[in-house]
Amino acid sequence: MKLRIILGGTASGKERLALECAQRLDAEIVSVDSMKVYRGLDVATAKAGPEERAAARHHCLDLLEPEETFAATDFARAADAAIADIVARGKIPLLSGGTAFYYKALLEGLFEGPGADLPLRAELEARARKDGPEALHRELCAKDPAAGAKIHPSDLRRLVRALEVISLTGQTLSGRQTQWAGFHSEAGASAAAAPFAAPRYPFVMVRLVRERADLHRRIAERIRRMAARGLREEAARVWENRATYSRTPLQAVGYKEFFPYFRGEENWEAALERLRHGTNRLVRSQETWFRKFPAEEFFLPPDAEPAEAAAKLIDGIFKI
RNA sequence: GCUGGGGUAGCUCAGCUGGUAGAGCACGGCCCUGAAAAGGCCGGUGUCGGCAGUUCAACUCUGCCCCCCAGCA
Repeated sequence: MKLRIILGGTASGKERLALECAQRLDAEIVSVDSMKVYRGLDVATAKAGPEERAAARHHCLDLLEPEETFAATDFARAADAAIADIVARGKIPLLSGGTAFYYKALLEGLFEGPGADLPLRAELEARARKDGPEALHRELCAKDPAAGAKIHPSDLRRLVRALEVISLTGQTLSGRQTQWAGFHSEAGASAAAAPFAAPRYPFVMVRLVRERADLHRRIAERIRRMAARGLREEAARVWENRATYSRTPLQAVGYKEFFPYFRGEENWEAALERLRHGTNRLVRSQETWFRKFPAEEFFLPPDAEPAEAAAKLIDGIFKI
């Protein structure tokens, strides 16, 4: 049983297309999305509602509370379970979502190693604030030259992770990573150089393509729709709970853009504008990821009909 | 109409005792191995409001004109 995968950035129309395909294939949808796993984050994430869920069964939505932390590896575990369940019932798993890193974790796997140690990270971050991220970079270069060469001196996030692995395991991050790369392809070749060379599941992948201008128009529309559906209230709830919510929801496009508004520094219109720009940027980075994925392109003109597109997809790329 | 402030990148603005310009954001490209809608790197962009004058050289000085904002009429 091959996984069907629909790749597309925010506002590309992939959810709608996935739903049409699911109905025609008697498939079930597995969401690949770092934000939709949270309960109560519905409007800003454009999460499937009751109607959509009645039309096709959805997985990997509403897995946890906004206070909880979640990582790519947790997603891979949840998706593995969902896929096994779907296949056991003789249905087709149809994956759709915009979080590239989660696809990597699910299809390629992550290296064996420790998870996040939040207090340790906080400590390292405090040091970076005091002495600058270059101090962490110097330390990394001394302890793990290969990782030091690969990670930019200002990429605090990755510096912290690399030092975290060393401190927790006594082994280098670069050593552990090549271990995995060798598992996927020939020794020495990096996993990034040959994405999905030895995937954990067989799959067929489609990448939805739209013109940028079309995408920007759809994003503006999408934001207007969200505003009409209670985006302000949802964002206000996230803002009020910022002390207890985990970091992920606080970083979501659709909430953080309103923080200046809630602080009284900006008006509503300016916040919506900020959200538009944030969404544009998100789509850009999603596309950068997806362009490297082994997917067949599927161009959607601005006036594409989801039903027709789905039929074409099923007769074409998704026909196995 | 008068007085003052201002017209420089798509936007907000900085700049120059004269040597044809920058920053943030936007926009575009890229990197990514347990917080990824995060984090990081790189990039182009301009008839410097118009016309004339001074000058080897004007975005910068001078004159006139146009436009915007505030106050006074």
